[in-house]
Amino acid sequence: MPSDTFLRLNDEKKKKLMDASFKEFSLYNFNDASINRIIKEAGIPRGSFYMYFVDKKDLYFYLLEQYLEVLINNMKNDLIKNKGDLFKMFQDNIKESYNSFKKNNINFLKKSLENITIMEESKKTFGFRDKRLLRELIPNINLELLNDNAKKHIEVIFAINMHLLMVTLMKLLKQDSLDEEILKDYYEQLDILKYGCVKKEDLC
Amino acid sequence: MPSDTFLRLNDEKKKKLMDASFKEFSLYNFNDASINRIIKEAGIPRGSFYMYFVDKKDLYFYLLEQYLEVLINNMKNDLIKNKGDLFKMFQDNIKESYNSFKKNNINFLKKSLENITIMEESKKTFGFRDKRLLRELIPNINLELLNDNAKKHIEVIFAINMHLLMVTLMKLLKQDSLDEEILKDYYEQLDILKYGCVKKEDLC
DNA sequence: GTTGACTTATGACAACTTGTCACATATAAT
DNA sequence: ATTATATGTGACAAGTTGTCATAAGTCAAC
Repeated sequence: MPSDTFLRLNDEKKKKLMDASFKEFSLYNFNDASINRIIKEAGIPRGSFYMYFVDKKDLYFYLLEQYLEVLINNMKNDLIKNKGDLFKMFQDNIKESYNSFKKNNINFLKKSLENITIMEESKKTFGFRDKRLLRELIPNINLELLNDNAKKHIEVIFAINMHLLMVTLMKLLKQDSLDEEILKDYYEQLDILKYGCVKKEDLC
Repeated sequence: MPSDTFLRLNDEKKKKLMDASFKEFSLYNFNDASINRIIKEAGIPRGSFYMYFVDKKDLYFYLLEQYLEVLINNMKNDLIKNKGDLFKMFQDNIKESYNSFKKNNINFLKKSLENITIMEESKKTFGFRDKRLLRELIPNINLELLNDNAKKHIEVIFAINMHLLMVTLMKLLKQDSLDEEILKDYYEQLDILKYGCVKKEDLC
């Protein structure tokens, strides 16, 4: 989290630093990104940077969180549109996510996807069991459509979808089109999550 | 991949470098690990290191791959024991994985888990759609127990299990015991993957 | 046993990186 | 005006990495 000092900064200065950071993390993945280049680009002295952020990680996750706000809002809207049907939401959501990520700088996502870790921070921000994401979304889910296990482990279902979604988005952005084959694969994977791996005749 | 020069090295020198590397990656996660400390500990000159490995990533994934060999072999044995039943294997496997990781240096796994990324390299080595893992395991799976979607996306099912397994292992290793509650959660999550999220009565 | 071709070893080096800290300056509060 | 608190700043120490010229082995062939 940025310090209060940063948050109190005037918008212009804040924007200059965030723009430079966004550019850096769009050009390099987390490991290769350099605070040096960021402060040089933003025209901010070293000491000031460390006044605002603890380190590179602190800056990166602040940026990522804001970037992913879009994704969360999309999901929320789609959930309401589909009357709480989680899987219809997942299905609808991919195209919208693709488009909104395409509108923004894709490279930031691409570079980020090289580095999504399941370490604490990214679990928080990238929705792997993200409390914030869930808090906003769960009230809009119609839990009656799910069985008990699914209800209990709803956060795991989100984590799995997040994984499938990100891998699919990565493929789509690589192709630079809403390739039907890739989408079909994603829908089939969602069906596995929805209906399981066991044959229907073995169930009933 | 290490160079042929490295592979041609005498066992003692190889071991010295690998031991030092293992120690470093058990103490620090990938980002914080230092080649400097490794070569100092192993008593190997800088130039030589770069003769053997391209960079830190190259070294790390070579180490990780060897470490995870254990996991793959466990899975294979369990699969044969359970006559190709994928989900019975997953269920059996967790305790064995826990024990064999506990026997080895746990810290290496812990530090690695801080850094599992879905970037190309870790997908390869950590079993996220790992070709090598699948090649060895798939012939032993009884595909007749799975529906068409599951058969087609078998690599995704492995990726999902890998995610669930690693998160569970992380919890178990933190507790330092085969905590029944944590295991129960894992089994329930596997049931979601096996039977889906939809209520039984809505299916039949 | 000398030559030459190749492989391997080596550490000084340039070019970075990061976080800190003493000091300077601004802003607000009494 | 004085004090207190919040910000700004860049030189600095202490690290990091990858390269490269040079040295030293190894080994087959003449």
